[in-house]
Formats: sequence, C-alpha cells, structure tokens
Amino acid sequence: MRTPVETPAKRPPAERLLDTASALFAEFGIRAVGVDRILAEAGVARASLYSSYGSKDGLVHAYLDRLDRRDRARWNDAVVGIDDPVRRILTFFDLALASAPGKNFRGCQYANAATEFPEERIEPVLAHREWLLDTLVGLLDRAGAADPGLTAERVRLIYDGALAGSKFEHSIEPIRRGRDLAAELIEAVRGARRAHADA
Amino acid sequence: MRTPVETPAKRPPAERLLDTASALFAEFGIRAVGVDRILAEAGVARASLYSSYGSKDGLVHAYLDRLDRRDRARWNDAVVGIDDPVRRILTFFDLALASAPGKNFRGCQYANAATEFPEERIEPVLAHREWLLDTLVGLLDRAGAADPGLTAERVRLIYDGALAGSKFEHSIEPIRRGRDLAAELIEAVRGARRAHADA
DNA sequence: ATCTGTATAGAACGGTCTGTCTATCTCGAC
DNA sequence: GTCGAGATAGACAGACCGTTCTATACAGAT
Repeated sequence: MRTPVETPAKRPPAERLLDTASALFAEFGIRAVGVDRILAEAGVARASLYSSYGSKDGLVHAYLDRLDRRDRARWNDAVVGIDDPVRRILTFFDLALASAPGKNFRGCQYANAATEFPEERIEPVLAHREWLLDTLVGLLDRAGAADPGLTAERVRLIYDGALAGSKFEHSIEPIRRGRDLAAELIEAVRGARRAHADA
Repeated sequence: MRTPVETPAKRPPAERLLDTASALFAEFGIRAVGVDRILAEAGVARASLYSSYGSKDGLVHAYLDRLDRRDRARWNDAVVGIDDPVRRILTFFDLALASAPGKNFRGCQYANAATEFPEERIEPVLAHREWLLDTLVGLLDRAGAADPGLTAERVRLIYDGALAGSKFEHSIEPIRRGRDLAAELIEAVRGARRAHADA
C-alpha cells in the first residue's frame, strides 16, 4: 500500500464533498445551494453523500464544525511568534482582511448560518463565539486592560460590525476601520488602568 | 362613500398581504417563507398577490422598500423635541433596543436580506445605509466632533455589530453595549476637537 | 338590472428540492 | 480468481416551490 505521489491522489468522496459544499455554502448561502449542485461540482455520486453524512443537514453541520476548528487553528498558527497580546487580538482582524476578498466579502459565515436558520441553535456557531470571547478576555487581561470582560465584549462587537460592514459594502474597508477602532479602544483602556494605578 | 368606523374595516388584500409578508420575512427569513404560507395567514387569494405585486420578488421588494421608509419615519418621529445631536444619534440604538424583543432578536433585517441574496444589490438596503451614514455625519458635525466622516463610519460599524450580537445572543445586551460604546466614542472625539481648539 | 372591476377558491403546471432505490463498476484483500 | 466494500450513474418518489389559469362571488356605479 503506497500513497501515489505523481497522480493528483484523488481524495475520498467524503472529503471532496465537504470541500465543495463548504465553498458553495460560503459563497451563495446554505439554503440557496442544493445537493444536486454540490454533487455535480464535487464529482461525487448521490449515494456517497447520504452514506457519509446522512442528509444535507448532516453535511451542513460538518461544514460549520470544520469551519470552527479551522478558524481556531488558523488563528493559533498566525499568532505563533507573536508575544504582544494586543497584536494577537489584531490578528483576528488581519485574518479577516486577508480572507474576505477570496470569499466575495460574504462577511461572517457564522452570522450567515444563524441568519438562514433563525430557529435552530447551531452548536459550532455558539462555540466559536464563546472561544473568541474567552480568548479576547485572556489577552486583554495579559495586556493590562481595565475591565477585560467588558472590553472583550466591545472588541467582539467591533469585529461583528466590521464583518457586517464588509458584506454590505463588498469591501475590506470596514474591517480596516474596525481594526483601527479596536486598537484605539484597547490603547485607551490600557492607559486607564495605568492612570488608575498611578493614582 | 363613508369609511366604516365600527367594523374592523377589513383592509384591502394588498395591504394585508404586505403586512403578513413583512412579519413572516422578518421572523423566519425570506427564502424560508413560501407564498402559500403568506396567502394562508393573510387570508388572501392567490391571484391578489400576483395582480398586486407581480411575483414573490415584487412582494419582497415592497417589503424592503416600506421597511426603509418606515424606519426613517420612525426615527424622525422619535427625535422630535430632541435637540442634542448626540442624543439623536443614540436614538438609533434606543429604537433598536425597543424593537428587538418584538422581532425575536433577528438583528438587522437589511443585513438578513443581503445575506439571503448575496448576488443581488438590493436598492432599499443600500439606500437605508447611506441615509444612516449621512444622518450620522450631519449630527456629528453639529455635535462638534473631530472628523465627522470617520466617526460616523465608526458609529455605524458599532451599530452593525450591536445588531449582529443581538441576533447571536438573542438578547438586547449587545445593543446596550453598543449604545454605551458609541456614546463614549463620541464624547472622546468631542473632547479631542475641544482640546485641539484650545491649543 | 346590468355591467365592471376586484376578490375569491382552487385546480393545474413545470420545475426543483431532499431523499431512496436499483444496478453496475472498480479495486484491494485474501 | 473470488469476494466484498465502496463508489458510480441514474431513475424514482413525494413534497414543495412560484406561477398561471378558470370559474365563481360580490361590490358599487350606471
């Protein structure tokens, strides 16, 4: 049993399916993409979808779950070698800046999923947001910010607004503005704690 | 020809249709609501929809157009008697705070529409955002803020983030936080201009 | 009383959706 | 060579989609 090196090493159907579905869901929305289209673009048989994921809903959950895990991993990779907690926070914006154009400025995929399925509580979406908030709290605490909990909520709010604006305007400008605003906000609350300590 | 006063004055089908559709679109999303359901809940005949609006798409556009006009009117009514430009700005957040629970914390309906139809450029959505920004610029200028253009963009970004957070958390807390953050931001840039003028 | 415009109910159409099923094929293990 | 798992293609079912159509009922104006 050897892994073919020269050939494109045709990947198993389940993986091709998830890759194709992820790209289509992100670009056009979940409800707007039917399984027929996913199957055609992935070059995969219908039965493979239902044996691997059980249903379209199963595929959707696999998409969101992997999205969460990958986004965390991408941030973790990006902050390797960065010690400054503020720069680590701004990395969230930097990653969004880098990926927004390639995703047609579709904004936050978690927000999009929550919009398309307003009645469901989607576990990976909630988990991702909680991770983001917890990470921000820890970093702001390390940065010496006054009231890290409140500031973390505010930074996340700015992050949400930045991605929403990017979707509206099909531009990275709102993300840039959000980055600047977050940086200034953090700088201000660092000063506040310093001033308080001085007094 | 008299207007009946005592009876509920059964309103014409086109209006009932738009009211029902607006409520359903807002709560469950546009794609998720079929015309059958709208017709049933409005108690209106099928043909009335197509004679009044031409198609479901026509109904959707009427919904978004009226939403824009009503939101502007609602803000205009709310700021009657309020002179302070900062309080006028915060009225945007106050209105969102008041209406969010009744709308099941579905966030910004313009953002939701943009999410559900990523390929279209939806005119009322763009117009509403432009009106919001222009209004903010004028008020911030009157408030004596440094760089009203930039600050207006930032306030709108905070507003977007507040509504997005409200949708995620099914709570008005993010809107409250956005209001506070916007108030502090405006106060800071007012101080900046005063300080600059003093120097 | 008749005409007209508008609302009604409901059948029907073509299309698309998710999901199931059958039947064939490929390929690695033994 | 044989077997079996997994992939393939494609037909099929049943529901729902938006839309068009016919036929009927009812109001007000003439």
